[in-house]
Amino acid sequence: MSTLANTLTIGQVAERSGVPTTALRFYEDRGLITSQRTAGNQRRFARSILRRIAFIRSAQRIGLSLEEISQALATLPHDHAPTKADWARLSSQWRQELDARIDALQRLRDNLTGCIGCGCLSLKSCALQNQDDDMARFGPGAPGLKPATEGGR
Amino acid sequence: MSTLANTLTIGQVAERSGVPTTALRFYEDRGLITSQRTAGNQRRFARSILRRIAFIRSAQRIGLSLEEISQALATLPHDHAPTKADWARLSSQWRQELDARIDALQRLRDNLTGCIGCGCLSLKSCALQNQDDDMARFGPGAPGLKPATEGGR
DNA sequence: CGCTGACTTCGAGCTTAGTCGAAGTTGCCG
DNA sequence: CGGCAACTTCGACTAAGCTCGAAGTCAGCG
Repeated sequence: MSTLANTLTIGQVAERSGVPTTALRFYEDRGLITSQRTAGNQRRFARSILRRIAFIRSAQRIGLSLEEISQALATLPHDHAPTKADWARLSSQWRQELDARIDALQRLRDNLTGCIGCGCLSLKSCALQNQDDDMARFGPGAPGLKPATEGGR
Repeated sequence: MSTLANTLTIGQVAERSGVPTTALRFYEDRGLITSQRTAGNQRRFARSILRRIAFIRSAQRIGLSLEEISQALATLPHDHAPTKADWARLSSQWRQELDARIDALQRLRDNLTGCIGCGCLSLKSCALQNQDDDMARFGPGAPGLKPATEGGR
C-alpha cells in the first residue's frame, strides 16, 4: 500500500527469475502465483515470489505438471511466508516421485535387454508390448519434450 | 476377395495390433507406415506391417516421439523386408537412450537430495535450477516451441 | 506536457499424438 | 440386386504450457 518500494514489477520478476512475463501471467491465471495491483492496475509482486517461482520451475524439471505443482503449493501455510522447512517438506516428496520413475525406467530397460536378445518384438509375446501399467504416464502421449529454457527469445 | 488374400485391411490391422484405425491412418500420414490401395481406394497392408507397428508402439513406450521413431525407421533397408537383426539393431539404440535417461534422473535426484538438506532452492545457487542440459528434454517443458520458420528474434 | 517503454487484457496459435463426426464410397453376403 | 458394415477424406477438437500480436494504459524522465 503506502510503500510499494519493496515490491517488484512483472518485468523485474521476469528478469530475476528468467521466466518470461507471459509465463508469469499464465501462472497467475492458473493460481500458481499471486500479486497485488497498483492504482493503475499493474502487478506488483512480493519478493518471496522468487522462491515460489524457483520451486515451480524445479518441480517442472522433475516432471510434475502445473496442476500437480499447484496442488503441492496449496499445502503451504497461508498465514505466513513459507519457511525453509516448508519448502523442504514439499521437495522431499519429489524424491519419491523420482525414485519411482527411475525404477520404472530400469524395469523397462531390463525388459528391453531381454527383447533385443530374443529379437521378438512380437505383438503377443514381447514384454515390451505389455507394459501399459507403469509407463503409461511417461510413454506415448507424453508431453512434447523440448528444451524450453531460455534460448528461444 | 481377390488375389490380395495376403494383405490386411485397416480394420484387420487394427484388431491384430490393438492400434485404432484412426491412429493407423495418422501413422501413414506421417510416413511411419505405408500401404497399397485397392481399385476402390481402400488401404491394404502387408503382414509385415504388424512388426513395424510393434516397433513403433514399443519405441513410444520407451519415450521416443513419432518424429524420432520415423527417423529410426528410415534407416531400415528398402530393398528387403527387415530381418530380426535389423530390428535388434534399432532397438539396441533404445538401451542407450534409456541408460542416459536413467542417469539424468539419478543425477537430478542426487542433487535434489542435497537441496532438501540445504533448503536452498535459490535461483542463483541451487543445482536444481541450473540443470538445463540433460533434463530439459524430459521435463514437461513447454511444447510451446517456436515454429522453425520465423526465427523468433 | 509529451514521449517512450513497460505494462494491461484478450484471443488466437503452436506442438504432439491422436480422436471424433460428417458425408460419401466400397466390399461382400445372401 | 439390396443392404449394411467397413472403408474413404477432411476438418474440428482435445490437453499442456506456453507465445505472440493487437489495442490500449501507465510510469517516469526531460
